Amino acid sequence: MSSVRIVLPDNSSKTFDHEPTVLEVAQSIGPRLAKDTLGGQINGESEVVDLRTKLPDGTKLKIITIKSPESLEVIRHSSAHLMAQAVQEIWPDIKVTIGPVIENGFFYDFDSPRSFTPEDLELIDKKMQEILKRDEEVVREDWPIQTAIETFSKMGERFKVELIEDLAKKGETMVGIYRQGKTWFDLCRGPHVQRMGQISAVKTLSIAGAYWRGDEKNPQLQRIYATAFNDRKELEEYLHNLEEAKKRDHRKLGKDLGLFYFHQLAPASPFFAPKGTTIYNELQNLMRELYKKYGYQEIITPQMYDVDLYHQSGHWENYRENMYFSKVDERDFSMKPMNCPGHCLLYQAERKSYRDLPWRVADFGRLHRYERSGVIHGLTRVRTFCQDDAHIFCRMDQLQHEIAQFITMLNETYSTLGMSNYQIFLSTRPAKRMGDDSVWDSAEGALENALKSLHLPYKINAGDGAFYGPKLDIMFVDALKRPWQLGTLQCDFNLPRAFELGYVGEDNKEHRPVMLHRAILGSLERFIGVYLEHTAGHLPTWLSPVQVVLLTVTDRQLDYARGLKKKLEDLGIRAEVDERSEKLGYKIREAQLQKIPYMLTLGDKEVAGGTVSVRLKGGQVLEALSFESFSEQLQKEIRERRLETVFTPPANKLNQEAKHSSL
RNA sequence: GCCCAUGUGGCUCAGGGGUAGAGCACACCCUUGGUAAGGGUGAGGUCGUGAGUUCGAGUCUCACCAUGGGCUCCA
Repeated sequence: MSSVRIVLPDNSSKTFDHEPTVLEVAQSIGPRLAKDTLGGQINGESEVVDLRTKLPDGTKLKIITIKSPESLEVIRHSSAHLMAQAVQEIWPDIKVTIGPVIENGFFYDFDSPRSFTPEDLELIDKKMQEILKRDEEVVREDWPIQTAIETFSKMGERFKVELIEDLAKKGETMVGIYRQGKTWFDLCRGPHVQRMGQISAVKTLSIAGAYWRGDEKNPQLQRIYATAFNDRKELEEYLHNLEEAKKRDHRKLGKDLGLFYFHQLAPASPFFAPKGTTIYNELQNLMRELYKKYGYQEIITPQMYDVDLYHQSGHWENYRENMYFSKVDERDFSMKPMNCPGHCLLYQAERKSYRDLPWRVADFGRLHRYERSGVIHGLTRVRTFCQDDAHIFCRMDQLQHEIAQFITMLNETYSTLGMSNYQIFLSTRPAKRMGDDSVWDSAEGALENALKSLHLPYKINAGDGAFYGPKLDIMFVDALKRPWQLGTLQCDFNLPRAFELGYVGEDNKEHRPVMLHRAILGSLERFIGVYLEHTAGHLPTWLSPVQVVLLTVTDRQLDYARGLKKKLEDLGIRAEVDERSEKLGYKIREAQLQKIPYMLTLGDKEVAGGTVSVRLKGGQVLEALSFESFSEQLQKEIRERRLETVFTPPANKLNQEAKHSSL
C-alpha cells in the first residue's frame, strides 16, 4: 500500500493513506487555495511535481509537491516553453529538444541548421514580448504515448520522439502535453502558468553550444540561456548583479591593479607582476607559519622525472593526457603534474621507523598540467601552478588525529582570511576501487570521527571518493554565494603500495603507512583568483601590495614624504610616494582605484607639526596623527593579519558622509 | 577537444577594400593646487600569425594561434 503526502506551496502538508482524487486534494486544502493554485488541476491540469520515495519501513510514500503557479520555478519553466515557441515562430525549421530550469534561469537547446547570433537574441526577446501580449491560455492535455510519438514524428521533432520513446520504455502510457495558443505545444510534465500573460519579466542572456544529452558523441545543439523573474524589478536586480560580478572578475582586477598578466606565447600561464608576487609571497608566508605551528617540514623536489616514475605511480596509465613530455638523452621525461610521486621517493630515501611518523612534508613545487584549451580560465584554471601541497605519511591509528589537525589548520587559515563560510563534503568509496573494505571502513570512519570530534557539519557524497581512497572536499562559498573547491584531504592506499613504502613498527616488523594528500588554499593561483573575487580586490592590509601611499599637497613636501617612506619601509611596511606634480584630489583618486588601504596626505601643516593625515579607504580622514602613533597601529594591524582597519574613524564621520551623499 | 564570438598603440574601445582614430596611461612644459580626474604639447600601432581574392586588405575568404561564453573533462 502506498500513501501520499501533499506538500503545499506554503510548505504545509497533508498525508493520505490512499491515492487521493484531484477533488479530494482540492477540498482538503481549502477552497481558496484550491481556486487559486489548483484551479487548473480540477479541470484536469496538473500543477504537481511528484517524487516517489521510500519510507524506512519499506512502504512507498508518494510526495506530491504542489507548486503555486506564481512560483519562480513554474514561471521559468513556462518561460522556457515561451522561448521555444518564439524561436519556432521566427524560424519554423528549427527543432526543439529540452529546456530545463537551472539555478538562475533556464535554457533551451535547439537543433538548428545555423548558429544563433546576438541579433537573434534581440529578435527572440521581441517575439517573446509579442507572444506574452496575446496572453494565450495554457492548457494541459494527456495523450496516449503512441499518439505523441506519431504526432512529433510527423513534425520531424526527432529529439522529442526520442524522449517520449524513453518514457515509454520506463512504462509510461500517457504523456503530458502543454498547449500555448492554437498551434504550439510541447511535451512536458508541468506544471505551468495558466495564462502566458502571467510571465512578466523574461530575457535571453547568452548563446552556447551543447551536446544532445551532454555527450560529445551526440549532435551539437544550440543552447540559449535566459532567465525570468516574478517582476521587472527582480529581473533588473539580477542583471545588475551580473554586472557587479563582472566588475569583480579577477581577470579584470588583476589587470587594473597590476597584479598579473597573460601572454599568448605562454597560454594559460600567468605572469605575476611585482604586486601580484607580493600577494603570492604573503600567502606562502602565512602557510609557512602554519606549517611550523602544525609540525610540517618543507621540502624541495625535482621538476622533471623519467616517465618510469609515472609508470610506477600509475599516472601514466590514468593521467598521461594531462602531462607535458620532453625527450632528453634518449630518455623520456615529464614535468611533474603533482608532487606526490616525488615525495614517495624522498620518503624512501631514509629508512623510516614508527617513531618518524607522522612524516608531514610540504612542497611549494611548480606543477604543470596540460588542460584542454576549452577549460582554461584566468587564474582559476591554469596550466602551471603551485599548490600549498603537503603529504602526511602516518600509521592507520594516527589517521583520525591527523585529519582533525588538518581541519583545525584549515579553519585557522580560512578565518585569518575572512573565509569562514565553507562546507565540508565527505566522499566515500566508489564502485570501482582498490583496497580491502576493512581499510575503507577505517579510513572513512577516521574521516567521519574527526569531523564529529570537531563538531563540524558535513555532507556525504556517497560513492564520490577516488579509487584510491575516501576524501574531504572543502567548498568555500564566496561573498556572491558562489561555491569554490579549494581545500582537500585525500586518503591514499595506492601510492604507498605502488612505491612499496614501509616503516619498521614497534614490533620490529615491516608496515605500510597511509598517505594523505592535503591542500588548504588549493593552488596559489586559483586561490588568488577566488580571493580577489570574494573581496572585490579590497585585500586586508597584510596582503595589500602597497599598504601606504604618501601623497603630497605640493612638491614642497616631497622630501618629508620620502623620509616617511624610508621609515615605513624600515618597519617592514610597503609604502610608496606618488611624486607626480598633480593635484591632491587626482592622486587620491588613483590611490582609491588601486584600493590602497592607507593614504597619508602631507601638506605644510603636517611638515610643520611632524604629523601625518590619514585617509582611510572608506574616505574618512584622521587629521594630525603623530607618525609614531600611525605606524605602531599599522604594524599591529599587519602583524595580527587583521581583516579590518585598526583605526577608529573620526567622530565627524557622519557629517562627512552626509556631505558626500549630498554632492 | 567541440560550438559560437572576439583579436586595432600599455589599457578601454571606435573605424571597416584605397595605405590608421579617440579617451586613459606615458614623456615634456605650464600650473604648486588640501581629500575621487587642472591645462598644453608630444611620442607611440601596419591593425593576432600565415596564405589567398583584388590594381589595392585592419577592412573580404581560408587556415592557424590566442582570448571570451558555453559544452565536455577534471587523480
